[in-house]
Amino acid sequence: MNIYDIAKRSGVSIATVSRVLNGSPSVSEETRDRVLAVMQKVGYIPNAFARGLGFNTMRMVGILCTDISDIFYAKAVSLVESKLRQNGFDSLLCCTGNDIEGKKKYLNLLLAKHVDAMILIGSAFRESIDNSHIEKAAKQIPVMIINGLVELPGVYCALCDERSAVANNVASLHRQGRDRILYVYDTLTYSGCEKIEGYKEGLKCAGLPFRKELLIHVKKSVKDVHKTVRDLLRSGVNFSAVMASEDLIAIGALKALQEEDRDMPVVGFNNSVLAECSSPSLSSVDNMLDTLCPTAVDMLGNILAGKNVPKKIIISPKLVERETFRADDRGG
Amino acid sequence: MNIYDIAKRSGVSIATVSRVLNGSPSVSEETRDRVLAVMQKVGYIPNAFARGLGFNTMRMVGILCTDISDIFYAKAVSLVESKLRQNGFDSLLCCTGNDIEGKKKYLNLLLAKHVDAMILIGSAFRESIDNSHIEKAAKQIPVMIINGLVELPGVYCALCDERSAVANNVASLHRQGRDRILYVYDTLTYSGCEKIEGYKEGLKCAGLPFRKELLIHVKKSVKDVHKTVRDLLRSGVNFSAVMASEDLIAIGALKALQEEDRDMPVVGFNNSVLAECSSPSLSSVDNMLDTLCPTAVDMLGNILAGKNVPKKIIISPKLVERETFRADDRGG
DNA sequence: TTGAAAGCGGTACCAT
DNA sequence: ATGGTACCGCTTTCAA
Repeated sequence: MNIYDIAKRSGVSIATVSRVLNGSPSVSEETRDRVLAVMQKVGYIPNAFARGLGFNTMRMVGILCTDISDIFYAKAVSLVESKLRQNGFDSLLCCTGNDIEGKKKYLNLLLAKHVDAMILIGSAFRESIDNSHIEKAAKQIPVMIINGLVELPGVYCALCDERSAVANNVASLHRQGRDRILYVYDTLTYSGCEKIEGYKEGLKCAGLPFRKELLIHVKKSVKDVHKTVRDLLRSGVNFSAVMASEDLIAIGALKALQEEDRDMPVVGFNNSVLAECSSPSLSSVDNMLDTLCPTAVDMLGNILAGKNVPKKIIISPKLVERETFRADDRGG
Repeated sequence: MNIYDIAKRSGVSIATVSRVLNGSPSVSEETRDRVLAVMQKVGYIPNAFARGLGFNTMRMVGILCTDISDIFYAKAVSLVESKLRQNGFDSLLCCTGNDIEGKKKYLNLLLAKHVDAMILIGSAFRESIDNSHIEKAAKQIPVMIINGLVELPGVYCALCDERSAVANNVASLHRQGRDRILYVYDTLTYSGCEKIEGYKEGLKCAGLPFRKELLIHVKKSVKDVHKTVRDLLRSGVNFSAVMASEDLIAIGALKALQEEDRDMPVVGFNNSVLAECSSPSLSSVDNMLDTLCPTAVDMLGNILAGKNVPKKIIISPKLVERETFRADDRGG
């Protein structure tokens, strides 16, 4: 059932059917009703590929993330998908994995599929050496990065000032007399580095020395972190607070503290369900995906509409206080 | 840059270019190389919409889930997407929400987009009264349901025998002298009902009475469950073990038990990260998404390839034992 | 092995 | 307001 059939059955030309299809005002009400009735009756569905060919768009946006089974990316994708849908775009999901070859492959794949734009979720998409694949993509369609920063033409970024968040937490801990703060992290993505910088910055502002034995790298696994931190405690490394780059990591550390019967503030990051599920419940920095994602999609809409849009927007995170830590901020 | 340009530049007809594009064997090696060289040189990318029109497929399948920010669906989508990709299919993601209107809308949307098939994740897609929208979709393209059951022509199901899992747990608990087992659930989807049936079945087999005050409905929220179970404990309702339809719910219950200083077995469901993050770590039933999802996608591949495929496959779940409960099964 | 030309199902311009 | 028709970029059949 195609436009020719509809035309025949309604006694009009395909041009008119097309007009009805696209809500053109220059069709008499009578004709429109007649055509619509026929469409309705035969259950006509316009061919999306043909329309794609004609319009040169199928109103699809590619969403890339390294791993959607990660609770943080899942939330971001959820928010992005829903907002895209509101704006009339479908979401083509690509889980790229972490290696650069995978990322390149999917970027090209999406370009070949002729998506209208791409949204990269997470700072894992910024490679340390070579971002030419992103540059290449951005030459053809707008590229939006959520929670990551790549400064190239055609690339737009929506991110959260994670560095200050960490620095602020260090300050708060210091004010509470916690001078030896363990920082546990997993990756050195842009975001990962920013947080570490924030940690160092915070120490500096507080007049505390940076001790490299308090900066710990781990694999993102509850068990591994648990073991690492326990070993640290047992080996006598001295610290009086823990900050983590991720809720999952904070929880691993928390378990070690519990096992060794130690009590001290613990702060996680991302404010995921995990924070709420933890016992004691975990205080965690919220990086505001709830506002970041919709904002990013709206920006994208504006870009596609040819409007002028800032290349980078930054919003402030906020600490969600639960049982493991309360800041003492005086009206902060 | 289109097929005509390539044809012109390589001194052949568009038909030959098309053959090269599709790897037809009836092109001389020399011609093929020449054409490929030109394509390479100009960075030619064939237009996906035009190919879609010609082939009548863009090798896309629609993935529907009610909410991808839910950790369980996120994992399923992750597995499905990756396997689809392996089979050369793109994933069009649709998060439908829970109301039936949303689901209908997205089903139609996907049909209009001419996807090759649809994968519905979760039993929330089986409506109690009217599944005509699924029936309609299945008339046009294969519909695969993961962890749900809808028996209609063209609908295929891959699911896990959750009922027995719950029944087995009841049996184990009974053998450990736990006769008053609280069952806490959130939804009455197909899966939700199956679990409750398993609970009742387990009680019956163990010769235990069903007590309606031990079957508790809650909202899926740690806080709510915490409060509900605490109130239960305080009001003197007597039980000596807890089973939940979801890890999150089990964790809420666990928190209540901790608060009231009660110790008893707790069993969750879905074996998510939450189980590992919980303190104490939560024993949980794994519904085997890791095998269910790839299997389902392979089935779909076979269906699309015209092969004969069972309409329903069922696999057995398995209990993952952690701190909150250990089964005593003698070689079960 | 290769090319010409007729689709695929729409869009959009130009007449009327 | 409506119709005729070229065109979007590719696939595929039929001849050569």
